Amino acid sequence: MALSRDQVVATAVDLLRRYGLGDLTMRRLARELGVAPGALYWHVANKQELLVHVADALLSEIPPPPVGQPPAEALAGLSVGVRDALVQVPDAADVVGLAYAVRPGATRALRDLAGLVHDVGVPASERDEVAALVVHQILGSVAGQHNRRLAALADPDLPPPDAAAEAKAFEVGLAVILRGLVRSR
Amino acid sequence: MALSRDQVVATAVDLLRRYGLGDLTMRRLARELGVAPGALYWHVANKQELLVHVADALLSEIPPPPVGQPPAEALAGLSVGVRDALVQVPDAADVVGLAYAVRPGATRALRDLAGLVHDVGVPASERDEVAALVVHQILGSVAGQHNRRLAALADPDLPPPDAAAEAKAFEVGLAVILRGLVRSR
DNA sequence: ACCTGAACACCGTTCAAGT
DNA sequence: ACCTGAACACCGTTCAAGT
Repeated sequence: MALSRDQVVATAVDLLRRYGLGDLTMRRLARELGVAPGALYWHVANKQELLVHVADALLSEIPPPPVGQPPAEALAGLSVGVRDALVQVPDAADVVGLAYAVRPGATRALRDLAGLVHDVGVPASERDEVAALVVHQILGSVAGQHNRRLAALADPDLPPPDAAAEAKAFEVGLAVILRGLVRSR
Repeated sequence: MALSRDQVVATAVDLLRRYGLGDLTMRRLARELGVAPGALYWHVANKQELLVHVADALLSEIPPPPVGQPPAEALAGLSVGVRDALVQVPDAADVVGLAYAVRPGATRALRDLAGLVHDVGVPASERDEVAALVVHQILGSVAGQHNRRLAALADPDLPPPDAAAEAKAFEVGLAVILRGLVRSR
């Protein structure tokens, strides 16, 4: 039966997860799907658009924050959850960064995050900016860990990143942000 | 006379500044220098290494913070200065992000930043983490503005980013970080 | 409506051979 | 020491033509 766009996107996510952005090429994707490269352009305008759909797919798998939790705690928990999900996918920070810049509120996970920033007491005039700060810390941490992993592979003198230490570093930064927010209630 | 590595890097910076990472290819760079593509590999191991040198060149142009300023103020000023410098160069966030992940203290500007984080009273155990947070906010802001610019070019329905508003958003986030630091003195 | 085949204009990298 | 020429194994995208 005919190919669907969902099928194209799902296979793209799979390729990204397994081999990274360097191997997520239109030609490779077509091969994986058993079609000619040109066939993909019936389902997707171009590679950029495909990557936005891939970002949406990655973010849609993140569990929503549990209800009834204090907002600061929920914000921290969701931030860690988003980071945990993305850190497993090579180049996720690049892919999601693109999609976020264009449409910050397009996915539920990032809307939840903005909502919690509101709940924590940030005035409406600064809500988007603070949400962006949290997103930068998440994507920066993910990108940093991934870059260090690549660097260690390329140069055996460099130590590979320690996942626990990276997660800890992320939470230290997040705690600074949360302290900064409390004073603005 | 013979090509030098500095010459190769300087031309690469120029290409990045003028046309972005998409046009900073080894072949294009070789053409610009009037040599065969293979010639570049005498001066540089590969493209990755070239990009690290490019990042160093970009960061080395940033003015150091004036002495005698209160540390929190100097930290804010330097952060804004780094952002201002990078936001003018397409894809600077990607290029610098790579170099920073591998060698956070390799350039003076980023060492100054880490030093000011210390001066502001952050305990030694959290210095690197907080410096990374500030760097994430800088690079995230730069990447976000650039991604929005690209998106607006590709899709005329999207508004182009307003430079002043982007700068303001950055400073709001930075202020949150600084408030979070004050409590940890 | 959906896909193939073939082309166009590119990439990064290697390496024998030249000077 | 430094560079050329030529090759290898790729890219994203387009589009007439087929079913």
